[in-house]
Amino acid sequence: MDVEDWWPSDGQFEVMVGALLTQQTTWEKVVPVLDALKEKGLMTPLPLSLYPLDEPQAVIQPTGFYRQKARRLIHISRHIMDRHEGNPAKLLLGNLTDRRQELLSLPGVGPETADSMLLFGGARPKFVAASYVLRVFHRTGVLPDGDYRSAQALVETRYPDNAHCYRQLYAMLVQVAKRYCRSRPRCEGCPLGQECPFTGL
DNA sequence: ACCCAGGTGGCCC
DNA sequence: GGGCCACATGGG
Repeated sequence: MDVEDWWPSDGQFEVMVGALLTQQTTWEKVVPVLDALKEKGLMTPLPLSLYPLDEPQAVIQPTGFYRQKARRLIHISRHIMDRHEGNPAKLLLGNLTDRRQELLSLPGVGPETADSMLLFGGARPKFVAASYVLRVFHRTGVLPDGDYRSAQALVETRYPDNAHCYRQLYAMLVQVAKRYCRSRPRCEGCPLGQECPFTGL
């Protein structure tokens, strides 16, 4: 996987949808769902905004948590229709801090999802300090007891305002984590060489 | 049969 | 502010 295009998509709205759907599941399970949504003409805010909030979408099901995810998808679609003239790009444009707060106010959009949308959807300079990132920072001693905020602050302070850097660093860290910092069995032979707070090895 | 996956929100103290 | 727990499905 080339770090340059870690998050492939046909547009900003697709990145937002992908960011929501990939929560607590694998990207491999999200891709077919994104394709199905496109096939049904649902990869755009307008039609999604018209669905009733309580109607779970069958297409979402393979990604898990499908009831909440469907509701959250409709919420963000309505928000874009009501507040951004139906243009997803506008939700990622302008003052970075304000846009991030706006994203965080949406149901189901936490720090990682908001920052993924900003960084990979809008190329905004916000580092995504996902759990994989924290694992590597723990294990390597870069930040032995860091949380999301401190890990993000560390990177953004060291490499200010550099979206390209954040994308590459994120992609690399996730690949390292997937290879070496998963469950106990996979940690055998880890070259990082320190006691792992997650596995105890 | 278990553990895990590119989190978030609600509750409790 | 930190520590649980539900949320749901499919793959290893």
